[in-house]
Amino acid sequence: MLKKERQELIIHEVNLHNKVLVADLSTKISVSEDTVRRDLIELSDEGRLVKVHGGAISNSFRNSYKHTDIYSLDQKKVIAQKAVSIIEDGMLVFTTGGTTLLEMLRILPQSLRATFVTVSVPGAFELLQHPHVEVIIIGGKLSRNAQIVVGGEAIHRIRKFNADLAFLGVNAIDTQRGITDNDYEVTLVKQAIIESSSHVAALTISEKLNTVQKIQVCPPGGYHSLVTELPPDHALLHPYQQSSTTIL
Amino acid sequence: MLKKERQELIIHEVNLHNKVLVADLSTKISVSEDTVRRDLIELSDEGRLVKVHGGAISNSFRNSYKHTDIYSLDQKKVIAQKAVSIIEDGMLVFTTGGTTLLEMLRILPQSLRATFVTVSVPGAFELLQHPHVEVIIIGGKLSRNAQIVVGGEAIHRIRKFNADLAFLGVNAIDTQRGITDNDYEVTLVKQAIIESSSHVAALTISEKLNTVQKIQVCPPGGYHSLVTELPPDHALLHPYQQSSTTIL
DNA sequence: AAAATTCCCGCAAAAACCCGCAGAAATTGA
DNA sequence: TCAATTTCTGCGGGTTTTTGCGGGAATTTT
Repeated sequence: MLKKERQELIIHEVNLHNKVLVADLSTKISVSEDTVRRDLIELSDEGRLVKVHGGAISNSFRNSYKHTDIYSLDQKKVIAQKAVSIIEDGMLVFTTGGTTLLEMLRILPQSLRATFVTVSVPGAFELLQHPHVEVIIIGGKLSRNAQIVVGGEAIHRIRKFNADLAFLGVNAIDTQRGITDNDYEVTLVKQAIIESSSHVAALTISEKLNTVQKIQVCPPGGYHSLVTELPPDHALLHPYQQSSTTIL
Repeated sequence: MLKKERQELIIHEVNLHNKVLVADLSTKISVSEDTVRRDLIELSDEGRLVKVHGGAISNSFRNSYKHTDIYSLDQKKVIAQKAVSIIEDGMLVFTTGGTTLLEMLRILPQSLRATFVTVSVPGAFELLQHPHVEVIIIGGKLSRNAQIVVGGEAIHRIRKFNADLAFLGVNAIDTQRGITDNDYEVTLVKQAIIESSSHVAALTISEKLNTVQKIQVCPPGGYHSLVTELPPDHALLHPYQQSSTTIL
């Protein structure tokens, strides 16, 4: 087999699988590992792939994830748009923390007149930028990780409210386990918010669909709306379709 | 699995859930915890995430706060230095809002171990950056102007505390009228804080000395320490010298 | 203060890498 | 065609990287 031919095969393989192992290529093309290694070095010098210890990865590999990172902001904006559409003037609205939630709070229309109750410090900060919303923060001990208020006192306060709507930032969601999180204190707060709200909207980017964390926040169907950046009839969302749930 | 591949997976996971645990990653990708730990260290060195005890948190989660320009920053730093010197480990400390206060909170030594109770949203945010302080925020309606919690509920909560020390951001101070402010709700909150603290330290830049606002917060001598950027024996401060007041 | 986690350091084994060499293969030029 | 020359390949052996593990230090939790 020609050297050139072999290298093209390697490129093809890399583009196909995003990564290759020296050992695999060696057996696959029946040449020594050293030869493969030398090919990878050449291809790497030509900038056609990125050599790493043990093999090589495609140029776009880092992009394949980074892609989602860059655009996750846009995704969150789409989610935020949808979420905003279900807020009505005069409502009492609960919000939790989380970057998706923050993004939503940021794009609230300036004209909106509503009362927001939040457990999130950065969330409160964001809400203060809006001239016509009244902001109430729940008091209590702050969780450094989540940057939200937690603890018995906070939960007690939350239960005093009877909100029309709750926006729940979601860490992981699954058709079997429902919404899950990895911080016990946070799950307690979210549960209290769910129980104190007439309508619960779960906000998440689609990547978190079908992922599971340690502790359950609420069972499948424990929320009334599911908001993602995908169109409501997207295949990924079909399993989440229930009579009690609206998919936005 | 390639090392690089594994690290990208970790980055992805961190960006997705804001936080990851070493143990979780270890089982998820079937490598030892040490390997995960080493990956986290490398990624942390590259600045792609922030390593913490037990796992890592995403960069964007920590950087969400932007430093805004603050008027006469240098003077406020001097004040902050002095103020910090009267805090002791284990104290329960009240703080109000105001840019001077914020500046002080920012330069608190990382090693300080104390509990802070605050009515200020940006103050809470700043305090959360300090690893060893417990942060409690008073709940209630937020004042858009002052970015602090106000109202009867908040005041009721404040009175439940018995703090060792209170840092009072000062709007105007005068030898005749004492500390004054122009927002009625805010004065009520500050009064409640004063009454709930054994020692009250008033923080102000010298420009505010000998100025008066509409509503009295407390009479001259109603505070125990006065902290400005001037040396304690400066002529401007002489009129404020009282037996009950320490000038820093 | 005690108990439990988590971290860190050094070690050793396995894997991957690199270097130089020599034979094989391809290329070149008459 | 054939020999000289260049390029390529596989291999031996030494070096580096990576990984898991033991055990003690540091940190967090109870």
